Amino acid sequence: MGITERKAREKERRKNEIIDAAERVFFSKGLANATMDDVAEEAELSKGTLYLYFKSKEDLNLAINYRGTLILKSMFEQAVAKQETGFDKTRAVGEAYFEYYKKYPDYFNAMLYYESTEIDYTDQESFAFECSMKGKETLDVLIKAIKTGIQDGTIRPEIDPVKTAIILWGQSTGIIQLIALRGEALKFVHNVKPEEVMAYCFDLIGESLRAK
Amino acid sequence: MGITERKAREKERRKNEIIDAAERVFFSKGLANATMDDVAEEAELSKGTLYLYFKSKEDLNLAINYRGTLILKSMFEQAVAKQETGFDKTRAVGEAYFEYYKKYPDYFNAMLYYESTEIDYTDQESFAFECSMKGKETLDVLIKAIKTGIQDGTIRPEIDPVKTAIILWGQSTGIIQLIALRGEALKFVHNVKPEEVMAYCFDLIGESLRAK
DNA sequence: CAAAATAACTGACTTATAGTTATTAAATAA
DNA sequence: TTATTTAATAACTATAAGTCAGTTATTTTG
Repeated sequence: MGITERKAREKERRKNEIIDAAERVFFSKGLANATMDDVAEEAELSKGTLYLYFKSKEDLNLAINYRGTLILKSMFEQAVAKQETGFDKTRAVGEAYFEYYKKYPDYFNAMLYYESTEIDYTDQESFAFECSMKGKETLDVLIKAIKTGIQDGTIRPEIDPVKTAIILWGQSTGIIQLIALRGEALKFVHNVKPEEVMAYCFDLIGESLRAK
Repeated sequence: MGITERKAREKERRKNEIIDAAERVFFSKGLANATMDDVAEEAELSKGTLYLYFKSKEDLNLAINYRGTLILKSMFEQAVAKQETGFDKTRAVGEAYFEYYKKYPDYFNAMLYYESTEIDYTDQESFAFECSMKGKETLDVLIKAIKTGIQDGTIRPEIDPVKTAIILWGQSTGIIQLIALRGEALKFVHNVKPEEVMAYCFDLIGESLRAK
């Protein structure tokens, strides 16, 4: 049945075209200001059609977020691959996270929305579930890097890899979020540059992990 | 002119009654699901009246957030006062932040909304400005604790107090946010308890600040 | 190939809610 | 007592998410 397969492909393509259009609209106007009618016009489809492919505006935004998560995971994997020691791999993950924010601020923001909203990520029909799965895989890259560091002696042996990975994830998200939203205020009020703060942050974290 | 003063007092009281009602409504249904009609009914006023006291739903939420920020600042100050050394004061601020989240999760969430949304905090007519000022004062408590630690020799002298305070603030917000929103998932997927993760987090941060 | 069936798509409609405004009521000043 | 200012109302407008009955295009079937 070649037709069935072709139709499935076309359906997938249409879905991606809608996500493309939604990215352009959401990223340029901001999620809150963008309407589904805007997306429909950008995709050259009727609004009703959007709802054949996505449950809701939120689900569509989660589809965008999923794309971002894929990119982030691959950036983490590349960063880890480039380093020799577990310590350097771990630090490289942190730096890759900041690079990701600088290169894809819109994806980072979409992710923040997801990080700061309660979502039923157990609903396997929604993109929330896929995002949650991919997020777990991304964290696993970090856990593995820390474990490598303990094995090769570059990270303190007392470190708990899972807890530490969770903490680093939360901390890094928090600090990048602060820089993303209050970066300008930090420059003005406290006279510090975002890049400097980030580098300093990695040094501090390094200090707490490095084997003596 | 006693009447003018009494009127000003009554206006302030009415304003606070509206914030009280909004808290009950926003906290019980969630900001997104709560309507201004709900708040009006809870306050036993018409919706139009709400708009005589607050510019918008967001401004009303910022008024709630402002209350939370006042509480947080005073918890920081109390925490600092209880400790002897600068190091202990600094750690106590972090612990107070987590206590705040546990004691006032709704205020913490209101703050997160504020932390993850771009707001014109320079508009002196809006509550955003007051929140921003109070937030800066709260950060100053932390900066001062770190400076004390450097002076009394309990914190490494190379530490930059301002950058470090900014980093600790961002990191702590991030990790508490992660626990607030994904705490249940962490228990399930990675088998770790929020309290444990937080304690571990403070140990790690301590490791990077403590004088050797 | 023609008719029937299925799938993809449409856009007008419903509903919900933030914010406005013309009007009324109450309090105060003249 | 009357005029004026202030506080509050409720009906209204505007906007946008999501739905659904109907239309068009494609595929299957006899």
